[in-house]
Amino acid sequence: MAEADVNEEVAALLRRADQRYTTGRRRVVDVLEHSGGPITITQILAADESLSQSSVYRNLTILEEVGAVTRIVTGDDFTRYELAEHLTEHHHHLICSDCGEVTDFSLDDSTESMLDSAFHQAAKANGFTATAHRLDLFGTCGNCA
Amino acid sequence: MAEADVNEEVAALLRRADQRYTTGRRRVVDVLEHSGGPITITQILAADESLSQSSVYRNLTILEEVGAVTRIVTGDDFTRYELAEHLTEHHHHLICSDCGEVTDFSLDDSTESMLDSAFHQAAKANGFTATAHRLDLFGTCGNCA
DNA sequence: ACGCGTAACGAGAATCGTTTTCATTCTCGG
DNA sequence: CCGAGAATGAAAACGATTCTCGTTACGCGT
Repeated sequence: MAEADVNEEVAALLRRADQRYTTGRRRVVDVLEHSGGPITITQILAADESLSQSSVYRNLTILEEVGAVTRIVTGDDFTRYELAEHLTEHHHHLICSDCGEVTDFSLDDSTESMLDSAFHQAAKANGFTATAHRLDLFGTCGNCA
Repeated sequence: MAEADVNEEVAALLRRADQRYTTGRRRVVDVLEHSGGPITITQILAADESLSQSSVYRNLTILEEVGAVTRIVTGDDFTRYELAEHLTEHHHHLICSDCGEVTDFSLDDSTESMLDSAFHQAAKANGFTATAHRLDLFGTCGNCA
């Protein structure tokens, strides 16, 4: 999705929730858009020095509530954030157990659709209403190998 | 796996790492074995009042290091633990976004093997060595619906 | 059996990522 | 242009987890 479209879409999501698309929020979205994968608060603050920690935390929470951003928990001590999937592409994560770095990857369409139906069936069998799934690979990245 | 076998296997894992299978550790394993899914430290402490918080944290860390226990991060504020897969069965998780409860589910073998090969391929394409994967469904459980 | 050295324990203190507070600064409708 | 409600930022509070340290229990050699 083009940058302008992302901004427009995020603005719409915020407006729908009676929230403003302030400068700080736009800056956070910009940082997320230009980093090729989920990043930590620390990385966001480093990428744009004009941001203050508490506002970034608060705004990420709001952006997540309106569906513009997704929170990623990897197992190391830092929560990571990325733009929501409908603003990017459907993808999954390769998580380096060594350095904690997270990078995106995709599966081909046939695998994905097969997964979807398997999930749907499994959820149904457990009286569960599934709204999302998480699919991550753990291992060692090229750098750490 | 039968309870006696689990204890034996855990004992072996600990011995291999020059660790002792103490009463406290066995009690933690027992609690994990009798709860049908990943549980929090709080739940473990509630399930066996003889356990002390600091020791449970420490022992879970050790049990994870020797490969007897797996740490599960769901997104709420609590880390959960379960017995490692080779002590149970290969399975995935249904995570209730509402109450945080986690329950196990399985996919059929053909789906699993297809997933495995897709993962292998995706990891390879990214210069990544995959050692494990995580596959969770988020949604609403029967109780919360 | 008896000690000894070391591992494990338990209660509380410390840590640190995250959340909250609160006074100040923006922003938008009227 | 004003005023009310949002959003901000710095600093304090919070809380799950980890660490500290004195005590207890285990395994092993004698």
